[in-house]
Amino acid sequence: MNGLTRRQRQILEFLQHQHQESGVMPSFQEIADHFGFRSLTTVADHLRLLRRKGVLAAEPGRARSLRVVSPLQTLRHRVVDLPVFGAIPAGPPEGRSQEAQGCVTIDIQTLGIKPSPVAFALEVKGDSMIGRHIVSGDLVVIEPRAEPKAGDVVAALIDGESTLKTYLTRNGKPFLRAENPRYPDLVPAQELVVQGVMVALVRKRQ
Amino acid sequence: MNGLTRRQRQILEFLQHQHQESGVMPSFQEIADHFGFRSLTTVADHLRLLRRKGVLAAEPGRARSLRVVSPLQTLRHRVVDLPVFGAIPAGPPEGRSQEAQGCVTIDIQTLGIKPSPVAFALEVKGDSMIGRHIVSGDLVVIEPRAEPKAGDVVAALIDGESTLKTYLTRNGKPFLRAENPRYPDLVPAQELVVQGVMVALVRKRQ
DNA sequence: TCATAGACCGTATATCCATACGGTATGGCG
DNA sequence: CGCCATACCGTATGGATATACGGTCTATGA
Repeated sequence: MNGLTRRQRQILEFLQHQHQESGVMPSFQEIADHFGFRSLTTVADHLRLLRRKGVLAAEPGRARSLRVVSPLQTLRHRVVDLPVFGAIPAGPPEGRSQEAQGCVTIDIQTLGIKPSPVAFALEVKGDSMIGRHIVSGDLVVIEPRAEPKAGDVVAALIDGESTLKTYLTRNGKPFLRAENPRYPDLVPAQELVVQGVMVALVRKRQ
Repeated sequence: MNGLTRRQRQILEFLQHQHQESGVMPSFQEIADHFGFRSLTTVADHLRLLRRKGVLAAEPGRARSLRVVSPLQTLRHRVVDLPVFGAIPAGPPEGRSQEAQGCVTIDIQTLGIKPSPVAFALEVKGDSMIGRHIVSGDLVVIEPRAEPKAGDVVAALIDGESTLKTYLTRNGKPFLRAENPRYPDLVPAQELVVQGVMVALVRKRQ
């Protein structure tokens, strides 16, 4: 298979699982406890073989410094956690994390933004932005800091609910447009609060 | 602000940054080295305050067991790394990780799939699937294991290149359709290799 | 002015932790 | 059969690590 024995694969999976769960790599002792080994040398043996086979790395003498080496790892980027909201109350949301309905974790490269701690995600309802190929159920990532440019898709606050619109200007005056001929909404962008610009979109199979 | 002093925020950021970079939380000594502290007690003091304020957790006596507590953390899920391909050669790709052009890291909940180690991502070129609101530049996540059902969007191998099509059946016979009237492709699905079913989509601002 | 809290220093010390040394048993392979 | 790799056991040992105790200095607010 991978050049790994059954035991070695078990240990590798345990390491990955533990790291995902607790954020910390297990110590030799904890590995031994999990597998019922009564000797730490057994653990050290397995880890040494895994290291020799190139699937594991560790800094000598450093506690819990194991790292699973994957070919994809060289391509990995930082990930960010984005809170998912249904509707967003007015103003810059303060205690945002409290009311989050969900959490999207995604790497910043795919997202295409710098790690901005104020970004968030919004679930799209309705087909008012169908002309920009944004459908109901899509998750859009909103970057509040960004200044909207003409043609940007923005999240705007209308009647206490966040809605997605295209931001446009005519004669220097901004206005919003729904990208659906059946919703010929053309809202003067005066009493409106633009909450941010859409920077990415995630769609999962319904 | 957050109830945290400047120093405390600095330390918290350092912890998060180090954990992202190396996968391991720094030890007291390493924190002291980074900030120029000559006493480990200084570190312990700060960490104790951060713990009392509820933004940090640690298991006593456990090396490098610090964890940054975030309200979003309770909503987090496992993340997976998906290799990104431009075009995929025939057959079930074996040494897939070698030829990956990029890496998408995303949590499995958002993706809507179980952690399948054989899933991968594909960059869409062209507008042949515009009818399903998939545009050029989109990243589609493909799950090879899944059996295609009628109406699924599948990645199929045509002329050595992966293309996206809708999988349909007529009279029990499967065929593929491009969702664009300008591409009235109707390919008999006999010599074709269906590589997998689209389970998710990621779009970033161009 | 006293009290309090934050931000540091110096010195232990018990335990955690990786690692070295020397073993046994088993199974595949030439 | 001998050889080798895997998979385990038992016992150190020294450095890594968290943490306790007892301080100093400086703001800031009562």
